[in-house]
Amino acid sequence: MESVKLPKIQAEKIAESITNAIMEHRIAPGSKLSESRMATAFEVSRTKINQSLLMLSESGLVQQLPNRGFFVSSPSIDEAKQVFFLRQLLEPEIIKELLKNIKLKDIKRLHRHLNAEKEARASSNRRLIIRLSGEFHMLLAEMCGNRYINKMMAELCPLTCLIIALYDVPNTPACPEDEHTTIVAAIESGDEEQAISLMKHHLTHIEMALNLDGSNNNNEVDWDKIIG
Amino acid sequence: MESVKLPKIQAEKIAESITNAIMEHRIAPGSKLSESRMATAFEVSRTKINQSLLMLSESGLVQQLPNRGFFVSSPSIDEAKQVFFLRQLLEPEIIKELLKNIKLKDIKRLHRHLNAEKEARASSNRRLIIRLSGEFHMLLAEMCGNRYINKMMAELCPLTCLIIALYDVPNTPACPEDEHTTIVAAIESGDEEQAISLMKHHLTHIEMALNLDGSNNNNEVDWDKIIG
DNA sequence: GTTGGCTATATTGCATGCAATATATGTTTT
DNA sequence: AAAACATATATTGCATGCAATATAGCCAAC
Repeated sequence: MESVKLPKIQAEKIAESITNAIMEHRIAPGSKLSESRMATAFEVSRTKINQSLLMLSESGLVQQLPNRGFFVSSPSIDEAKQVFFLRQLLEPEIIKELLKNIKLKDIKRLHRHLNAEKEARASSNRRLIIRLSGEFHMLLAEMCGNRYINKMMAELCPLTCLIIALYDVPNTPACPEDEHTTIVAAIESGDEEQAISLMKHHLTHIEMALNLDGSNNNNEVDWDKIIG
Repeated sequence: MESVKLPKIQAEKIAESITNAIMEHRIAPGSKLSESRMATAFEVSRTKINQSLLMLSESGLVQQLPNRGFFVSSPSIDEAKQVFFLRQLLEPEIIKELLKNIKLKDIKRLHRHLNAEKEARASSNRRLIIRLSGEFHMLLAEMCGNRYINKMMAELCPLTCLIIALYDVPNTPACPEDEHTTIVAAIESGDEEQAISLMKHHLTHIEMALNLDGSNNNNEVDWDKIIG
């Protein structure tokens, strides 16, 4: 079962708050994360910030360059595709596992989340919409009962937000309107096949709405391919 | 493609060396990892050790308890099953992806690894055998081209070594003799179906050789289940 | 002999300060 | 004007020291 609820370490809270900011596109991919500035902003010592950033770099959301500091990751097109590949693999399994012993309180939690998404859309809070959209998938992973899948998704979803920030086609409607609702409905009725099918399509829709064909993206040169 | 080869940070090297020790069963699950002792052992400051342990705790191999320090994880039976579940899911995909564009140098690398395993078996170096057995799977993951799958497997394999340390039935032969060789042969001949089938059976063999039925294991009481 | 409480020890949590490195600014040179 | 260099500034890397907390050892009480 779950492990005992430990008092969450301060560094974790800071890391979480940075993750939120990244998911909400309030920090752009590639941004430098200066320890001293963050230390004054969060009103803690640099040590604590360093620890938070170290955690985030281990989770892949942030990258550490020796003697240069921490930067928000900016996944390449290849990496973006790899993220979606893995999500297509994991998320159907999450649904299968979840359906094996879903509890009423899980359903309630899903509905609460859908409501939050609805409100965010109603108030056109685009930042919140993006984050909540990601967190929906993290919520499913959390409920599926496999802590390693959960952990993986807790890394892949923020990364997906970064990918959207990088490769979103500007004038696209913010996330396919209400696919989450239909997925929850399928889960609620216990229709595994339907839920999985909807999920797969949902993921495909997200990916297809992006510009991952390598053209027209204002990215830096990928030096890896040249010097590698 | 691969990212630029960064000068590996010292903390990473220390973390790697701890990981190796854990994989070789030279540090038992649950062991306390004292910062000060490790600092003197590695001849670095406590800060550096703290960073290494923080990385390891983020990867799940080590657990941090507030005000008590770091401990080597000891996965529960449930968690052990979750690890194998995820590996059964990922590793067939790794083979599929790997076969899509495997290079000659990859095959060579696999053979070098098989030789190393052979030597370790010849010299009855049980510790090395266990670590190399895990690293075989990490090698496949590394070559499959998906860095997120690679990262996941780089966490799951050391965890599996911990699980073996915890739930191994004492007088069992050390790892099903040469299943790695047959898997490589299947990969080499491009027989995807065969390679996947062998891999699945291999994983099943490993799991079945363990005592994961909840009986006869000299574990502590799982208080989580009681107070949770 | 086990439990409870007290003191002494060891360990973690955390901030700070200094050296090493990288970035930015401004000046010279071609 | 652009490039190259030199200086000044800012930032990271790292060790250390002190306060807060937990662990261990000890003695008394039951």
